Amino acid sequence: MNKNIRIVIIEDDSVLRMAYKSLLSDVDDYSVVNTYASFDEAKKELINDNPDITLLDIEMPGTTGLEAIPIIKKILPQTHVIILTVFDSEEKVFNALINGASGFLTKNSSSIKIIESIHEVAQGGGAMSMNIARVVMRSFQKNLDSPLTKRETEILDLIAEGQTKTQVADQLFIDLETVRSHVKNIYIKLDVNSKSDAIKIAKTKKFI
Amino acid sequence: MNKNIRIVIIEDDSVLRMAYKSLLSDVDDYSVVNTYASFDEAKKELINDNPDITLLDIEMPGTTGLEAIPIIKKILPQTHVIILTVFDSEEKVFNALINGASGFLTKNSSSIKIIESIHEVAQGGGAMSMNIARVVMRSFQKNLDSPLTKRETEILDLIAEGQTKTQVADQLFIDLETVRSHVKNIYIKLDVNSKSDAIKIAKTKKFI
DNA sequence: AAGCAATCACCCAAAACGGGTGATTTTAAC
DNA sequence: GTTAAAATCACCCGTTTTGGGTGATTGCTT
Repeated sequence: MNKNIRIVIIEDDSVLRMAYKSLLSDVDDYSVVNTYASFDEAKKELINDNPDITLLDIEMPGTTGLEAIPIIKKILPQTHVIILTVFDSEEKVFNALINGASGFLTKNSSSIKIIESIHEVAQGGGAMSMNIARVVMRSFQKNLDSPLTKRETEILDLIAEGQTKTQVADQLFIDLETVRSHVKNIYIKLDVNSKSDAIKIAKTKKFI
Repeated sequence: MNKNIRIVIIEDDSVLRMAYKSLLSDVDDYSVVNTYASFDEAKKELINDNPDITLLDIEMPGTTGLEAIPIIKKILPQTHVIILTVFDSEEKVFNALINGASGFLTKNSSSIKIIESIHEVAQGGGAMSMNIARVVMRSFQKNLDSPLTKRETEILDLIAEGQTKTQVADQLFIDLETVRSHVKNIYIKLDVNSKSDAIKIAKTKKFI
């Protein structure tokens, strides 16, 4: 029985905290080195705990899980953070991912899923429950009923990357006047009259 | 034994095609209504097949899986496409997601994982193998060693969204001159002298 | 034959941009 | 409690970009 994956659990709900602990302690190569009810409590101890995996509740008193991620990654760059959450709002998911979470599980995940996910993450993989995967994938999907033509979409894409019309023209090997002409049509179709509005509308409607 | 999830398999490798077919046909509520060696072959038949799930190989002769996704979604908007692939380059993953794939499995996925994923996707979820999840998550993670300060990052973020300095100033309730000052510092730190270069560098280095 | 997409042209005034140089205040770290 | 870094604002300059109007040509698709 070799325990080589060191796990820390930070979860304010004591029932859940204990449940996770007993679940994971029973796995052969898992070792729950410590559990905490808040990040503020865990903060100073984490360096000694030196976890490979940190299970982190996103809703907590004091420092929230979201705020805690970058701090944890700062003091323990090699640890993998797995977020536990009840809800899965798009904003929270992306903030967690941006801050450096390696996994994202909703609390309705089965015991098996949790154990599996820790293995995957410890091996350098990513873990997402199906709810989260759905949110992430949806965020990528473009609207297939865009009013913009292929060329217009291409041009708006480049503009959304911060390029000027002149740069777009150079990159596409067309005249500046042509780009201007396309942009005018884009503005009419999207009913806007500026770059930023066009980008905003096109992004919210998933045209780009 | 009620077969209610209709599945179509499009995969040019006949061995794999048959393997998937027999694997999935044995599942109680799955019904493999047809299999094809290429999308061009499948194209006209898909309307009659009316699959709930389409398993699609990404590397195929003729129309590639990537090109096929939007066409499939066009003629069968309600079908869920699950991509099968050997490799998992970031570009392919994102193109598939953008085009409307609901799932993404590498071919080393276990039989159980495949069966599970189809269930999840059929229920409206998303499915990703751990390799893919890792790629997706990595793409989100920002560089924690950015030379930019919090405010500078915030401002560059807004500029990258297409806003002008004036709009940024209004939004952050600070003076235009302050924004200009920050932007100047950003340009120095990133060693650039234009919006588009700053955005480009900051994005490739994951500062924003 | 008609319509749409993509291409280029010229006019105009307003807005935004990039660079320089400098100052003050607030915040954070040692 | 000092000191450094971050955030704030100010005014100079000339150049580039932007948005709007109006119109034309070519090619593809239906």
